[in-house]
Amino acid sequence: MRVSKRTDYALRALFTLVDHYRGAPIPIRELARRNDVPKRFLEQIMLDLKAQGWVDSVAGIRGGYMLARNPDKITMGEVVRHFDGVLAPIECVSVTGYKRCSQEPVCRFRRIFLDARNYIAAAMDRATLAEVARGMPVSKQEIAANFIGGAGI
Amino acid sequence: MRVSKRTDYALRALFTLVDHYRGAPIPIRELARRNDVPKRFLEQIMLDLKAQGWVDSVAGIRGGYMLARNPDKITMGEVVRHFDGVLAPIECVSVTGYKRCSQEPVCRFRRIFLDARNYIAAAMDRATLAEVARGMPVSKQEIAANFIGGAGI
DNA sequence: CTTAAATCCGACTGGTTATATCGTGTTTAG
DNA sequence: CTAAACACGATATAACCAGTCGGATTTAAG
Repeated sequence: MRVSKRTDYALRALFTLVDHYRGAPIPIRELARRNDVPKRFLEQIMLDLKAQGWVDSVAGIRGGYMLARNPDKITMGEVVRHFDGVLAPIECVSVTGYKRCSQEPVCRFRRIFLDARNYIAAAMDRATLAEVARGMPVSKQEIAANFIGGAGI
Repeated sequence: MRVSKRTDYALRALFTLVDHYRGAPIPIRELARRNDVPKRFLEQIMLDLKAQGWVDSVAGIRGGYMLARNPDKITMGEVVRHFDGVLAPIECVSVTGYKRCSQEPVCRFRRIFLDARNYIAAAMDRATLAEVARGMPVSKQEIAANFIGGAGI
């Protein structure tokens, strides 16, 4: 799975809206400023989020966007899938975007990608906006630990 | 991470070569036929694999390609990274392709992607060609289990 | 020494996707 | 009435993907 800017920006905006759940609507100008996103681009994205029923809008001056559902009823998996299509790294292990591959009966590396897909899907689908919003940002120490011990990426 | 056709085809060819490690060279025509890959496209890919030192070639009639290294000295992680760049789903959690993001001090969903990256990187870097080649293809029963129990993807 | 079958190399193409920007219309609070 | 929002469609453009093509070079075998 590769996460596009669209998805990234959508998530940024959504988490801002989570923080103001049930508060006054927040205008795009403000969402764009706070999350460092191009305003005109974010317009497009918010319309899309609205069409999906994740946010509602109020037109006119003093208008803006607000979360349309309880934040524990929206998962990152839904959002990422909507904007970027499948989560699977390759089509032959995708459920929503499966395409048959002639090599399936003999392919051995497919298992590795299937395993990756299963992990990613589980992680994304259990990540509700509410739950994730309660967490802390990743600290520099945590990142450093990956560099030292880790396999690299 | 999204796996491109290039990477897919490269892996198909590599596993065929693993099966014939230390045997006679295998021509592209044969690699293409056995793995259902366009021959002219595979030409490009094999040249690239050679430049990386993963395969060797013999020119002329009766020529072809063979694995250049012991298959337990090549990992899927290396191959995927070479063709598709970073394994990370988003740049802010990538080691090899890291780009700073202005939202890092406040971003909460970054943790989810970092977790995914760590899992993927570990899986790919421990997957040597030798080890994976010893495994079995994924059966239909295993796939069905994902559909039923699974979150979908 | 010719020929057939390979590898080798660089250029090119045609379609899709990503990341926006722009112009204009509509709504609404004050 | 007007300023500040949202709404909608069009355009731009740069990169990337998945090949294809033409032709040069190498080599085993007859």
